[in-house]
Amino acid sequence: MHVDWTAIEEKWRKRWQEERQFESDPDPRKKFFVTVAYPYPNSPQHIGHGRTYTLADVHARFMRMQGYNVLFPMGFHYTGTPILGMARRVQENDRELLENFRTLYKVPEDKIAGFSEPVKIADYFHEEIKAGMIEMGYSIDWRREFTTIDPFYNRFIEWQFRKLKEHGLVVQGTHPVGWCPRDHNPVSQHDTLGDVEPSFTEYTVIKFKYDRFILPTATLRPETIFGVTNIWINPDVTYETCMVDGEEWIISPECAQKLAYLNKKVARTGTVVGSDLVGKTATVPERNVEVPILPAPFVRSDNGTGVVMSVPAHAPFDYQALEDLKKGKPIPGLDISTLAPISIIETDGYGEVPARDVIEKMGIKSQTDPGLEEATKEIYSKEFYGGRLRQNTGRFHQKTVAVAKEEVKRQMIEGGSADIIYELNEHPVRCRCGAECVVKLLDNQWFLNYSSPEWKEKVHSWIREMKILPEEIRNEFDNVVDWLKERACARQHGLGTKLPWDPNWIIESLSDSVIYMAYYTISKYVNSGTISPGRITDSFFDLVFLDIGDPKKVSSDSGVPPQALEDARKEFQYWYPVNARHSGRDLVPNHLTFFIFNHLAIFPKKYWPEEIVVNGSVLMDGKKMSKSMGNIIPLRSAIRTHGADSIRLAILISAELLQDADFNQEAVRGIKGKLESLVLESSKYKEPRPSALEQEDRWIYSRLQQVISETTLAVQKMRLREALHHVLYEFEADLEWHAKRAAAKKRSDHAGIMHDILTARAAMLSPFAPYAAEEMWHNLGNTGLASRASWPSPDDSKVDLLALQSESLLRRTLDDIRNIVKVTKITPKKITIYTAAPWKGAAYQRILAKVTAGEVNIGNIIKSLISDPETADIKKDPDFVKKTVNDILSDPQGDRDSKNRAGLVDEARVFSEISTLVEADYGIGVQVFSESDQAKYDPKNKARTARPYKPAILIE
RNA sequence: GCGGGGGUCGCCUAGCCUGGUCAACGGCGUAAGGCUCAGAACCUUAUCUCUUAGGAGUUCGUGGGUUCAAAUCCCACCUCCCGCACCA
Repeated sequence: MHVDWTAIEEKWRKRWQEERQFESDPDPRKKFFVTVAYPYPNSPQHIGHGRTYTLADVHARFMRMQGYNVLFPMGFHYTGTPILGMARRVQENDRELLENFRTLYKVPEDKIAGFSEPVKIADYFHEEIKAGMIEMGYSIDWRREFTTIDPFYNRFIEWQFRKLKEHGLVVQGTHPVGWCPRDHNPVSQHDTLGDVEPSFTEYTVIKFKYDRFILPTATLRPETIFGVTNIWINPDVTYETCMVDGEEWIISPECAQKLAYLNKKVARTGTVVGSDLVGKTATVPERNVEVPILPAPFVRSDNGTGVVMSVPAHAPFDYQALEDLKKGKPIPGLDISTLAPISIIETDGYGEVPARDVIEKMGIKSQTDPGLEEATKEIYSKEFYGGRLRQNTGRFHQKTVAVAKEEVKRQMIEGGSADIIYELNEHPVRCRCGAECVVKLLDNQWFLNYSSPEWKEKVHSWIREMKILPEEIRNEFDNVVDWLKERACARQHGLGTKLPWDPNWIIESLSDSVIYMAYYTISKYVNSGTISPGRITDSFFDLVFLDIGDPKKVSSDSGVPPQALEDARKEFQYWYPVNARHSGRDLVPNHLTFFIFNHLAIFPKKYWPEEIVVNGSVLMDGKKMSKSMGNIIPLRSAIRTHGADSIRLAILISAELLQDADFNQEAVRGIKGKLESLVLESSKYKEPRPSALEQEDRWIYSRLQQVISETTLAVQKMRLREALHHVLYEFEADLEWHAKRAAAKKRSDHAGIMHDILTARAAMLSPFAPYAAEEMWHNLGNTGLASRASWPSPDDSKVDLLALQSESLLRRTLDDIRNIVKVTKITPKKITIYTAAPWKGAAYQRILAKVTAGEVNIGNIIKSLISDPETADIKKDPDFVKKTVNDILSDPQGDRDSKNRAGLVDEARVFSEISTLVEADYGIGVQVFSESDQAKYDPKNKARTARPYKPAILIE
């Protein structure tokens, strides 16, 4: 029979919607407020996005069934630059992007036409994503939906920022950034062609004096100034002379460009060809000595300043170049033969001139040898970590290189003989727009001061108290907090809210998305038009969120009617704080941590977030999803092929929270089949259950209670994979056993029992597979909605410990019979079972008590048993004790307890039911004797090996 | 470099926090059987080694330790993966 999932989904979705099942308003019940990081609508969502939302939805649905008033809202994050970039690429007719829209995202042509406007892109994918969420069955209260460019939201973010500023948490600073000169915007890895990280390194520029000019050399090793023997200059480059902040520098043309971005005032005054400088001398700062300027074709004009200082003792390049120069043709008017390396650093394992040592060791013969790179690295790291400065460095004598480097740099900068420039580590780096990136010193940028020690400490202490799932991620939060520094919170382009006190800046997307959960509590009133953004002032937010201010005054100032103001306040106070926030683990080092930081800064403690739940990502057939692999499956098309529930389960069941979930067709098909069989099965059983319960019935009810409590516990810990296993698979084996027992007895009265059990299973399945659960619920003839049913709670009165022990004894005995048959390969003609003699039962109880009390020493146990006449028979069979102790130890803790509590089962009675089962398997009956039965049939003398819960078996 | 997480029976994975339920869940693969004209799907059984009595032996990256008992706790080592900022 076929199950039409599309029809089922539509039917129940419609019902949920019509009955407004998931629209939540404050009421007297306890509330539960669950949120997920809202999506950025620049593409349709795919299977991977579905994971976090599905987890949150399961959480919401579970809590709802537990009796909480649950709010699960959703918004859309329009803030940011990627959509802006997309719009521009549309304007430029970017073929690849347009192709993606058409074939990958299936955007209708008339929509694409509007995509030159960024908001149109966001609006389109917003609706697309929303439709997918509805189809997935997420129990979202859509009345509270908003986007981050809504005017009211803007007012809210402005309030947030003014608050942060009041608390002194917004600071201004000047920092170097990777920069696109065309976009006038910072660039990061995502903004570059080929996703190159525009990383850069700080160089110290050392100012050598030449005539009236400054010859600046860029270096990573300012401390080697003491070992400089000469200057290298490229004779073929035409240098520029420029006024740089009042000094006249000789630099390469490229360097002049770079300096301009580093906020230097640069004015060109002329040019000078490199070869004209060769043979002249320059003064070394700090040392006040003259060194010659020598030609070096390896000096690149696009690197640093185009002028290089030479430290042959510690820089292999310099050493080799000098050697080569000495061997080459003489430079007129200059004797370089006496130019010797000046050693200034002492390092274990190296001689006077480490550069020479390495060059000789590596067999390097000329300055074009690529091995020089390697040699430089070696020296740099060995000297940096192990080197100390020599006496000829004056007051830096004995200092380690690591320390001296910083001190020399600082001292020289303070003395005006050095400066700082930044150089991209690899260039060129190109922006997505095609322009070549530079390093820019960005002035007076706004930062959130996440370095503040007090703020950090406050966050640390709250992290210690919060619920964080899974637990192992808590540590990571602490590390992120420690590591976090100031973070730029505004940029110059993109969608978003303007910085209230400086409208040239737009608040950056990771900073306007940290306390918006509070906004959900009032967005309902904004959407209904009850409150409007027109005259909204900070006092409105102060009153609603912080309970500060006079309602009358706020009402008249903001134009919000008193009642609406009061409603909004009550609504916020009811729902806040956030009880659970769900997100992917990629947001731990940023959003989730900022979320904590900002809540702590702005809200009083009672409104701080209670719990964070973090999940891993989704793989596609074991591989990472990526556009280039073409393995991204859009969520909505997956729903059409597999059905929403199957996708939900496939994502949830393949991994625990933090693991990467693997989505594969195989698994989805399996789950779909499983759900279909459950749905079909649910039409078969009707109430009522039989009045008299057989042992196997009491057993299956007992098992049901256990499954309920195990499942509940698992969901509470968000171990959804485990929970689903209990509901879907683990219990299945029990049901099969029950069916087998019933069939062996030729019973036909247990439909009502199955009805009970399926009803409980439907309820427990409801948070995970809501559509299938509704259908099952309905098929079973239950009233109302499964989504609104109570979550089953375990009923201890239905747990029959003896039934549990008895059934497990039956199963184990059948297993033993099967094992014997298998090993001996005989076809059974006659099966005899012997239960243990009564004294063994008594001994078993004693031993169980001892073991439970922690006594596992066989000798001690035997002694105490012998001393008691009731169990003195143990002398006849000391091995019994050892075997029994092992039996008990190999039982799970819970089983031992239940055996302890239930007392011994009446094995003779239990085995009276085994015949029908053996008959079903082997076509013959079973004879049962007690070991103590004098008249027993026991040709092989087997009976004596019987133990409680381990009968002796004879198969012939 | 800094920080985080792993290495389990052919493969993927559970178990580890809270030591005995562990020869170790589950899935895939493989083999046999069932079903079928055949195949796909599905179902059953098996899948470390040995074993004609329900058993025994050797396993959970490597080496050591704690314990009556270790995949699980402790120490050391080897090794793999991920994140590292003005980006959502």
